Amino acid sequence: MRKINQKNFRIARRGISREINRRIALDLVRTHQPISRADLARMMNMHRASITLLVNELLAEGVIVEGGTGESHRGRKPTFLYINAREQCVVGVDIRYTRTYITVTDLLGKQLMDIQSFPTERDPERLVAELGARIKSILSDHREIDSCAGVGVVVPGMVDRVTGTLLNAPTLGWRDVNLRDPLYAATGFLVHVENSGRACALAQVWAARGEATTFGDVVFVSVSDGVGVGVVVNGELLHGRHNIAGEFGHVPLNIDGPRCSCGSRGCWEAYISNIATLSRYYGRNLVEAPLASTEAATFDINDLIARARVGDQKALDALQATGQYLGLGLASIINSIDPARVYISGEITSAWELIESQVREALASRVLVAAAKGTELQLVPAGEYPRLQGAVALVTAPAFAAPKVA
Amino acid sequence: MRKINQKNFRIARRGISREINRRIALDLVRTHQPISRADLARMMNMHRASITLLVNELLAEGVIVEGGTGESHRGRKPTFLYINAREQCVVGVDIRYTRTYITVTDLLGKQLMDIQSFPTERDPERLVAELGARIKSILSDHREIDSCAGVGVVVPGMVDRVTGTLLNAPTLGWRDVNLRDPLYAATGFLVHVENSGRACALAQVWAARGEATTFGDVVFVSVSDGVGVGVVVNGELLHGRHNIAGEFGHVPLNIDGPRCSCGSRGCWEAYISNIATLSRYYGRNLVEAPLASTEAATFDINDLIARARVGDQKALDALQATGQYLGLGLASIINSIDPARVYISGEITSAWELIESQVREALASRVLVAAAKGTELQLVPAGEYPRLQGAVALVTAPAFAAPKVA
DNA sequence: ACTAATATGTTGCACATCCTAACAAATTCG
DNA sequence: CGAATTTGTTAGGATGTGCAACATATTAGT
Repeated sequence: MRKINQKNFRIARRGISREINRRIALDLVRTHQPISRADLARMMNMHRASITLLVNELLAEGVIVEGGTGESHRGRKPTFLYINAREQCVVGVDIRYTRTYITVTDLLGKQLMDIQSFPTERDPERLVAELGARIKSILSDHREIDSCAGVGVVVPGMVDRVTGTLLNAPTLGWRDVNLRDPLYAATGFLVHVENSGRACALAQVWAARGEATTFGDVVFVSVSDGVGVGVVVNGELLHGRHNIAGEFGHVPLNIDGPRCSCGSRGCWEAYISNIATLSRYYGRNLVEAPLASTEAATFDINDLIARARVGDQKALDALQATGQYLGLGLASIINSIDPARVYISGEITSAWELIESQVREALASRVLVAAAKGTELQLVPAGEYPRLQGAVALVTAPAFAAPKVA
Repeated sequence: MRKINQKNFRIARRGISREINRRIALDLVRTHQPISRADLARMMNMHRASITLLVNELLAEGVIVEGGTGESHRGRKPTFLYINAREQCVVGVDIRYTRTYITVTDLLGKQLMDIQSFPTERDPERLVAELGARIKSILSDHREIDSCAGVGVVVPGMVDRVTGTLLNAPTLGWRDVNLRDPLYAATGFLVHVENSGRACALAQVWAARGEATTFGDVVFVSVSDGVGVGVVVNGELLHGRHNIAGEFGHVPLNIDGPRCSCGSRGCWEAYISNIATLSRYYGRNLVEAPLASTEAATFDINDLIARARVGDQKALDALQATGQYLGLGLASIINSIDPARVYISGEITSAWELIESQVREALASRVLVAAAKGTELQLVPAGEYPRLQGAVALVTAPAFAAPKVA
C-alpha cells in the first residue's frame, strides 16, 4: 500500500497501459531471452494477439530483435526474441583512491573489452580531463562500436545524483566536484554519477542471472578502506533527504569506541574496515596514527590474510575479531532494514572461511527473531568487479525499470 | 527507478488508467475537500471533460458526494465535492500492556464518539472475546451508524499482517496469537492487525492535515516502556523479510552496554525507554532487578518528569541523559534511513523543553553531514492518540493508496 | 501422402479510456 | 442587458486492451 505523492504524481494518460506493458515485456525478454511471443504471453497472462502488437512495435523501434526458431514437440516452432544489445555500448567508470577503472559493455552489461585502469589523479579537474580523453580514445579505437548509451561513474563518497556532483569523498579529499558536466562536455554522452555502495546494490538487483527473479529488499555491504552500503527497498535505491541513506558504516557499535575517520567514535567502520583490522594487528589505531607510507605500501590487508593463513595467530585474531564485529553490524542492518539478502564484498571476503563462524555467531546473538538469523549472506568476489557492474547498471537499468505512475 | 518484481507484477489491463486516475482524484479530494471538478482538473492537469466523467462515476458509486457551491469572482460558481465519509464507520483498537483503547471514527478518521478503554486482560483469548463484545455493543448503541468498514488493531509486538497474527509481544507475554480470525468471527468486520510503531508512521503519512502534501521518507519513534519504530519509504511501510524492519530500538549504542529486555546488551531501548530513564534515577538496572509492583505503581516516568520540573537535579540528570541517548540513536536513524522528518511520541516528549538541547547536540555530533543535523523532529503529543490514529489508518488508507502497477 | 492435432503468430472488431473541441449553464461586470 | 468568464457536459477521434476467428507451421498417426 503506497501513498500517492501529491507533489509529484503522474496521471494515467492514453499511452500509459502500453508503457507499463512494454516495460514488463522488455524486462522479461532481458532476463529470459531467448523467449518467444507465446511464452511472453503466458508469462504476462495476456493474449498472444496483444503481445504480437506490442512486440512488433518494439521490433520496429529496434529495441529488440528476432533470432532463430526454438524447438517444440508439436506445432509451429516459436521465433525467438532478444534484446538488441549490440548496437550501443555503455561505459562504466570506477574512481577509487589509488586507481580508476574503465570498462565498456553492451546494453546487457556484457563486457566488450578488457578493463583499463590508471592511477587516480589527485586533482579532480585533471582526473576528469584524463577520463574524458581515455573514453574518447577507447571508443575511437573500436570502430565496430556505433554509439554509446551513456557513461556511469561510481565514486566512494556522497553524491547528488540530480546534478551529478560528488558532494564529499573523504578518502579522495574531494568536495563539491561536478563530474557530470565536464564529462558530458568532453565525451558528448549522458553521464550518471552514483555512490559506489549504492551502485553495487543496484547492480545486484538488476543482474540478469538465473536468480534474477529473486526479489525483495537487499543490502550491499562493501568493506575496504571504508565501509560502503547500498540499500534497495521495493526494488528502488534508498537515497534519503540528504543523500546519506544507507550509511550504516557510521552507525555505532559503541559510542565510546575507537576513533573513526568520520571524526566520530565507535562507528561500525572503525571496527571492520581494512584499516581497523590492520590497527588491531598493530595494536594501535591507524586512523589516529597512520603508518609511514613506506610501511603501508608493503603490508596491507591481503598480506595480513596471507599471514593468518600460514599460522600467524595475531593476524588470525585480528581477522576473526573483524568477523565478529562484521556480524554485529549486520545484525543492526537486519534489525532495521530486514532485507532478504545481504551482499558482502571486499578483501576480507577472500578469508571468509576463517571468519564465517564468527560473523554468523555474532549476527545471531543480536538479531531479534530466530528466523532472521538465517538471513542470506552472499559474497561478491572482487573478480566480478561489482563497482564497475554498478556503474554500468546506472546506464542500462532505466530502460527496463517500472514506469512511474500515480 | 524501480525494478519490476518479476514474481509479482501486474499487467496494465484496459481499466488501469481509470483506476490510477480514480485513486489520484480520490486522494486529492480527501486532502483538499471541499474541491470543485474544475480545481481537480487543474491539479491533475487533465481536461474538465475527463474529470466530469470520472467524478460522475465516483458519485454514482457513492464514494464521494456533492455539497454546496463555492464562491468565485467571475463566472459560474463551482459545486463542491466531498468524500462520502459518513455512511461507514471505522473501529480502531490499541492494545497496550495496562489498558486497551477503542475508538470509532468516520472514513476520514474523524472521531465519532469518546474513546473507550478497559484493563487489558492477560489471557489473549479472553481479551479478544471482550474486545469483540465491546465493539458489537458500541455499534449497537449507536444506531445512527449504518455499517463498519473494518477494524484496525495495533499491538506492541511483531505482527504477520498477512494472517493477522501477533507473532511475539514481549511486554504482553503473548506469542503466535491470531487476532484477525476470532475478531472477524465475533464482529463480522474486516480486521487489520499491525505493529503499533508502524501504524503510527502510517497514520502520520496519511494524515489529512494541511501539510499532508509534505512527502518523503519518514520515521516514527515511540518511546515508552519499549521503543517502537515505524519506517515509511517511498510512501510505503517497511516490513522486511521477517517482519522486524524498523527495530531501531534494538540497534546498539554500545554492544557492551546495559542489559536490554530483548536479552541483548546496550540496545537504544536500554538507554532511552522509560524504564531506562527510571533505572538511571534509581541507580540500578530495573530490567534486571525490577521494582516491587507497589513501588512501580506509585512512581513512573511522569512523576520523574514532575520532580525534574520542581528542581530535583537527579531526576533532571536522568532525563537529560535520556535526551542525549535519544539524539545519538536518532543520528543512527538519520545516517541509515535519512528521512525528511522524524516523529517522536511518548511520555518524555512532554518534557521536551528540558531535553531538547541534549537531543539536538547529541544528534549533531554523530550525523554525517551538516545539512542532516537539521532533520525535522516533530513531537506527537499523547493527546492525539497516535496509535489509535494508526489503527484507523489501517482501514481507511487502502482506498486512497496508489494502485499496484507493473 | 494425407489428415488430425497442436502450437505459434495475425487480423479484425468490440470495448474502455483519454483527448480535444465545441457547447450549454451560471455568474459577474460594465 | 450583453460581453466576459468560469464551470460543467456532450460528442467524436485516438489509442489502447479483450476476444474470437483465422492463417501458419510443425508433428504424429494412419
